[in-house]
Amino acid sequence: MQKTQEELKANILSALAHPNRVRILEFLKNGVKCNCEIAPKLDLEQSNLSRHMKILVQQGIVISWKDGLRVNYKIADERVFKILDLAAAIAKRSIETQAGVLEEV
Amino acid sequence: MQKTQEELKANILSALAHPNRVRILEFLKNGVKCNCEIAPKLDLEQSNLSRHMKILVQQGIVISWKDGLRVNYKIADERVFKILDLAAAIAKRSIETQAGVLEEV
DNA sequence: TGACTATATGAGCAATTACTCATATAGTGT
DNA sequence: ACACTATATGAGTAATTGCTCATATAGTCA
Repeated sequence: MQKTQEELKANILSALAHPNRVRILEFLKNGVKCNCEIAPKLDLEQSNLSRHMKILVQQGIVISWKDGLRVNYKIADERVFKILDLAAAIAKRSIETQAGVLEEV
Repeated sequence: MQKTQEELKANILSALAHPNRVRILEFLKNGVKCNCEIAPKLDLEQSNLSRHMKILVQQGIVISWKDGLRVNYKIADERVFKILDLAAAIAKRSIETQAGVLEEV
């Protein structure tokens, strides 16, 4: 079934919209990594990490390939970092203008 | 409690990561709108739309103010459109390189 | 072959999300 | 006051998400 443009965008954004996946992507800024390096570094359960990586690969944000026992990952599209930077900027402004904070209590 | 940078980014992205909220934002590109204009245009239930708008306002993506009975909305931070464009570009590439499609069946 | 390492995945669970219906709240205009 | 309009929210529900534990799969090396 055909997906709408809005669904396609929402799917990419959903894949990015988790703190651990944000951390994973930022860690992959350092270059190619395998699960066995990411998991201890970010303190994530092996099976949990495996599922996060699957989401990132399925959305074409990350590329993976086998290297012996390991599966290596690298960023497929550097534009994700622009998205993360913009999200940070929006969050920053939102906090500064108190817009998002009033609900907090 | 203090939120991490990763949580802040993920929260902004979560607010954007829904097809209907993407549609709402794109509709708000046309200028200031109230619920009563958005709901029929996008064919959304009144209560459902109200909750989507709350999410966008809470994250500081949209600003709202009362005008008599109505509540008006406008984009608070135009950078959301950059995010949406980047997400579309990533989705496009992902589809073209078949990276994301192989799982589909 | 067997022991070991790295990753994937089934099952179960708690929490969250998106939605709808019904109702409450708030402002308008008679 | 009353009827009316616009929005918000409580309650209930189905689907999804993120997590963990246990197990399966796949590759390495003695």
